[in-house]
Formats: sequence, structure tokens, C-alpha cells
Amino acid sequence: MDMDAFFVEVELLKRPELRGEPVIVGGSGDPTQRGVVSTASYEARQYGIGSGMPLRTAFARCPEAVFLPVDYSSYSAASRRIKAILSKFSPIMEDVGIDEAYLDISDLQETSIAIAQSLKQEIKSRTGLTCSVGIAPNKLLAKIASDLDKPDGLTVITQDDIETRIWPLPARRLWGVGPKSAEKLTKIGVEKIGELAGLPKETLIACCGRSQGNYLYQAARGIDERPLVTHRKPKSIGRETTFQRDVSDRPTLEAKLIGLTKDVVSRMRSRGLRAKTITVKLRYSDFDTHTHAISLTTPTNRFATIQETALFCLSRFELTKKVRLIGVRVDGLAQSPQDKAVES
DNA sequence: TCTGGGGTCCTATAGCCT
DNA sequence: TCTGAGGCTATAGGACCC
Repeated sequence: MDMDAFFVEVELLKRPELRGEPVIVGGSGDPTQRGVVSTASYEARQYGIGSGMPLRTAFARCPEAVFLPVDYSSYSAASRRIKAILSKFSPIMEDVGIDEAYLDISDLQETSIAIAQSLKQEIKSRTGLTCSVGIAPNKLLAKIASDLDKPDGLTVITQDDIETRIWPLPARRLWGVGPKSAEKLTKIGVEKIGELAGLPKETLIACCGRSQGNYLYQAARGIDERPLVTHRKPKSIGRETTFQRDVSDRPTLEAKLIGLTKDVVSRMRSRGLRAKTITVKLRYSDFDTHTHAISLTTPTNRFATIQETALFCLSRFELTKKVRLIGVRVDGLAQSPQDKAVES
């Protein structure tokens, strides 16, 4: 299940008079500031505007569009209501970000189509939002199916449909094939998923590496044995921010880093976690991006320690270029001892 | 004037150990 | 004692996803 133009649709619930207009949700909502498009309404997409595009570019393409700031907390609230509805249909649910989920309905009595229809109906009546559903034997195919008939779609794909409906699609439509891999595949003459399926595994491994090569070999045949992951432990927590204007002085970077670190530590604590490794990231004005990391001997949630470590990581950077982004991230997460006791 | 912010996973390399 | 293979961990970078 994949929500349609999710951020935009949630905004339209608050501002119904905007329906039918090109609406763009992204950044601070000010297209003269730095930021990118999170979601564009279907009207805005007609101007060639899509996710990830700089807001300034979107504005150049469609100055009459309505630009709105990202209001993450209201999307989270809507997401929670939707996930609650979904989980009533099947307890075997995998969350995929804020607006997607996989449901395992293998063991249910009703037909898949009937389940999908009532699920769509219930989401629509309870939240006013539409979604698109893909029904298939595995996650890979379900994901592609959900995308074939957007918005408000319902698509069934079976093993027998692979040659006729999957093979004609561009390889880029496979999960895990982004711009770089698509480019590599083009170089060996592959545009469509069907062409991928025509190549020996060794060729794909030579092209894309062991892990992705094996994956592509299976994926092109519609094979995907990955189970649904119903419970996930966080592996890392981070905060990063892009300055409105590039920064060249250390004190400004240090002050911002301390603020970001406070935020990270408070999120760690609220989840009862300690971290072993602290990584600081800088992106320079030319988009060159570097990190420095330090691992502690023992995981901690102590602010002073994490801040000191982050500042030390920052001190290892040479500031020969202006900085556009700074971030801090912690990983090697472990449950805090007292929470462990509570848990067991 | 380009290019967010939250993440996960993979790969390459270097150092250390057996 | 020397050399090399292989495993493991830490680090850095990069691709990708929503």
C-alpha cells in the first residue's frame, strides 16, 4: 500500500480550496530559500516538477504554484491512523517509511481483491486520503504493482504476468536501481527489466557487484524471498542541516553542531539507547561531502561525552572551502542497561 | 542559484590477529 | 623468523529509499 501524493493530500485536508491547483510541499515553503520538493500534486507534476527537485527550480517552472512548508507532525499523525487501519486487516505488517506498508494477507479467508477494496475504502472514509495497492506473491512485485495504476489504483500481478507486464518496464523501476545503476546497465545495453532477465548472472555481477548482481538476477525474474520485517531496531540516529548561506567560520559550525548533538542525544535518551560511534559530516559549497567518526570504548548517552567527541571530529576537518551542511549521527546503538532490566 | 533530511546497506581499504 | 592467507573491525564513501 502506497499513499497517493501523501504530504500534498494531507495539506489539502486542511486547505480544501487548494484542490485542483498545482501544490508543492517542501522545505520551509519559501521557494527562494534552500530546500527541495518533498511532494508535488499531480497538477504540479504536469510542469515537470517532482520529488527531490530544488524549490527554486520548481518555482522557475511553475511560479503560480502554491508552496507549502513540510509539516512532518501532521503527516506522522495521519500515518499512524492509516497504519492502525492496515494492521486490523493483518497483523503481519511491514512499515516502509511514512506512507507505505506491506501487508501479508496470505492466510486470510477473503480474496485479495476484496481485502484491498475494503482497505482502500476504509482509509478513504476514515482519513479522506487515497492510496494505491499492489497485490502480488512477494514484496518486489507488490511494490511495482502498487505503482502501475496511481493514484487510487488496485493492481494484481501474478507469476504469469511477469513477462507481459514486468519485463517491458525500465530497469529503473526495480527497487534498488537508482540513477547510477541505471547508467551502468545502459552501458551494457540494458534498458528494460526483460533485457536484464536475458543476461547471465556473471555479467550482472561484473556490472554491478556481487550483492546487487545477485539481487538483479533474481529480481528480473520476479523472484523475491525476503520476509516481511515487522519489528525493526534503529541502527543509527542523526541530525543534519543545510545553512541558508555557506559558512566559513568554526564558531558558527561548532554552535550548530552542539545544537544538533543535543537533539540527537535527547532522541537517544527518549528511546533508551546508548551509542558507541559518533560521526560528523560536512558538505562543502561544491557538494563534496566528508565524514569523520570516532568510536568510544563503551556506549554512552552522556551529553558531555558525545558533544566532546563530535567537536573533536569537527576539529579534524580542514576548512579550506565554505560549508553548506553540517550533521552528526550516532550508531552502534545499544539498549541502556536500566531499560534492559525493565524490558526483561 | 542548482542539489533536504531521515535513514539502511554495500564496498573498499587499512590495521590487527591467527 | 619470514611470508602469506583469511577473518575481523573500524573507517570513509557512496548508492539508494521515502
